[in-house]
Amino acid sequence: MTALAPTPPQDELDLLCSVRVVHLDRVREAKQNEIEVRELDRLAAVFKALGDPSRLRLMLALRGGEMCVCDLAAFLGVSESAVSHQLRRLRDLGLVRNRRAGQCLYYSLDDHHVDEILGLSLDHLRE
Amino acid sequence: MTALAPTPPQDELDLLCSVRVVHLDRVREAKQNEIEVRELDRLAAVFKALGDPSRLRLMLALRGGEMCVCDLAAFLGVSESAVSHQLRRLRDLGLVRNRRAGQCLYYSLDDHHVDEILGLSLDHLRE
DNA sequence: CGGTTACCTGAACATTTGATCATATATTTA
DNA sequence: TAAATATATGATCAAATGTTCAGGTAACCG
Repeated sequence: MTALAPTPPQDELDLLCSVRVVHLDRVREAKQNEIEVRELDRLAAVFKALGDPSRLRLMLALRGGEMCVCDLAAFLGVSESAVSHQLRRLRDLGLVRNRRAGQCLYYSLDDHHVDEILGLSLDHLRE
Repeated sequence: MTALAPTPPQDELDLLCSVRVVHLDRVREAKQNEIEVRELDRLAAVFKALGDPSRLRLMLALRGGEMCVCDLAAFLGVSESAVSHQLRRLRDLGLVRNRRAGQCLYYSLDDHHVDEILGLSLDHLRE
């Protein structure tokens, strides 16, 4: 990303080539205020994970405290394998963690940000 | 769904048949605290909509004020048709609304709940 | 009115996703 | 150590998703 002097920044070129723009200033402003791609992707991935009713139910249930896999399977009414796959996805995103106690794995929330977002969402639903 | 007298509620049957349960009390508690299916589906649909990087960028950009379709297309760097499809989805969910001014349609956020959720999310990213 | 601009919509297609099944791993119990 | 329990994982496949393309509609201008 070394900016060679007189050539306009790539962003400007992107805007002007092949795409019509009515309010260039507004578009430029929006671009400048954008968050980094990494952050965006992370945020989108979290929302996407919460965007499945089953996973959302899992997350909401875990707000009430840790639960083991077979409890979660019973709660959702699906197979333990299915829950395990969902939990893995949530775990890969750092949204839940697990704790082993004997044969059982107890899952709990591992991201207080998401916990707060869920709380805010529920508040809004009940407003 | 007419409940014939002495049979236990369907929920209990669901739990006990074919699904192993370790902590019945915990599962029952989680079920009792659940939100209604409609609310859950709505919430999941909103999160899912935000779970796509392009749509998330649209929503975040619109937090800075209304923009017309071709501006949004330029902002994302995709075709106007593609943006239009995305906007329709957001509109169907009540997340954005549009205002016509001549040939242009200006889109803006139409759900202050989601606006707040986005704000909270951004705050957390920057914490 | 006809042409142009700005946007929408439906269909088609490639990709991604989530459920299922079979198998594998880790822990306890006998 | 063998068997049983609790969970994880890999492969497979149908369903859902996002983009593109090829028309459409609404508003402005001559």
